[in-house]
Amino acid sequence: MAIQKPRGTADLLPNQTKKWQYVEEIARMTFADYQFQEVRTPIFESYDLFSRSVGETSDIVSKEMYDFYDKGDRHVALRPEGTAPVVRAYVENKLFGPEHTKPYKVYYMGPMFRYERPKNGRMRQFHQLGVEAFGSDNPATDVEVIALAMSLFDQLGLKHLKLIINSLGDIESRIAHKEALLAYLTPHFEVLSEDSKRRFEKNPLRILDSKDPKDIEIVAQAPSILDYLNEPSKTYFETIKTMLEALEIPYEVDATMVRGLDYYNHTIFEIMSDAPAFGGTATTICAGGRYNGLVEEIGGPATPGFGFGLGVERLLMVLDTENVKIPDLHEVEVYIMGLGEATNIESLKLVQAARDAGLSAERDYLNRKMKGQFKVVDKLAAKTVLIIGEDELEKGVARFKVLASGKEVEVPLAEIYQDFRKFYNIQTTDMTAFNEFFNKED
RNA sequence: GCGACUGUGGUGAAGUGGUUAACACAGCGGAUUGUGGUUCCGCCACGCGUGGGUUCGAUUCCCAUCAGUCGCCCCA
Repeated sequence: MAIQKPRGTADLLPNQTKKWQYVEEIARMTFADYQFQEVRTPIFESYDLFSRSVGETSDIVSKEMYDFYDKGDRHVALRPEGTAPVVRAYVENKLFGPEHTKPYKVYYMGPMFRYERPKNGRMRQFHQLGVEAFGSDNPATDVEVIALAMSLFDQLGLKHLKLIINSLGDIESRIAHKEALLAYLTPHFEVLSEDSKRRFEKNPLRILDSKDPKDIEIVAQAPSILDYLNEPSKTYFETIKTMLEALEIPYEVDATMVRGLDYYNHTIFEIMSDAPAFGGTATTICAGGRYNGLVEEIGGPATPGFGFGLGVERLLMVLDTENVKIPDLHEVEVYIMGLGEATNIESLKLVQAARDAGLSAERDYLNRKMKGQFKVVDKLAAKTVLIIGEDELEKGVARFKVLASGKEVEVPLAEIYQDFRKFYNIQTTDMTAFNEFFNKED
């Protein structure tokens, strides 16, 4: 049996990479508009980086880490998410230093890994685009980053997206809420799902996020985090909402939304799509939030942070179902059709001349007959064909055909070589309007 | 990690415990000796995910394994 790709990975072939490049290009442009710069961190990191930041009890760390021991017996993990590595890089490279303007704003794009059963829209190796902003606890930073995500989707032509926000408050608020939550849940403990019984000990907040019907019933009456926000936290969240309204970005508040990572506090958000590709259920394609305290946790100075991660595979699925047109920037402008062995060298020269002139050009290499070559021309959707057979070769000419109009002219090779670009432009310019204006026939 | 289903040529997809594994599309060659996308003809799986087992004989039955899909869990 031939070797096959590891489970949960994908080969992205040209008809896919075309779309990826388009998305990445638009993302880079948008990030640049918002003054974010790119960072590239290692694909694997120390296991401890994630257990400490994402959280020992989180699902990501407790069951989804793609980790192993290397030959030096180091416990490493393929990164399951992008924020922790960026924070690590921020601390390790002392990007909090005075020479760097604050907020320090970066973006990343690249593969992430989670050891899970592969499914539609869930791979072991998947890809995220993300941004992080360090050093600002102005709510405007939260809102701008959310706006950045929304703007990115907008430029890609996506509709039907839902922005969900919530606040987890600061440490004090969280502790107060946790106490109230435990007090509320204790009498119901026996009825809780097995999963939630475990969460009760380790991370009761996650019970709010349970999908178990019994849990949902119980949780419906549970104390809401929003009722336990202290004054500063409440003010912060109110300001977020006011600012979103100022930008006319529609949102919903979902007090039961908690994110699967431990490092969040204050504002958290998700952007969901209910595109048909996900079988009717809304799926999160972008999620993020504020993580004041994380930089400190990783060993840096107390520094507020805000960021998000966006799943590229899922984004592309939405793009597909919403029929977003991806521009094809790879079209063949000139196809050199050499007929007969004798034209091999001239074809070589012509195709290179076209390329040197900045034209996208292709030719035949298999000595195919005219019919076969025209089939290729169709498949490539080439715009023009330059035909040179043995007769033309002897006369020092070629026949240039514009496929759209079917018009064909005979031209001396010398003219083509002199300025391929100019020749091409003249021959392909649409003169219809011009001719109509002067009431002329072709 | 648990449960269910699936796995035949480049693609889609029939099929049977036993001679040459349908058909369609794509591809290649030709009919039409220099102008395409039409039509016609021909060619194209010593092989039925992989490894074992049952059997006189397995692509077809059984087991394992790998991979895919779906549900649970969780998430991007």
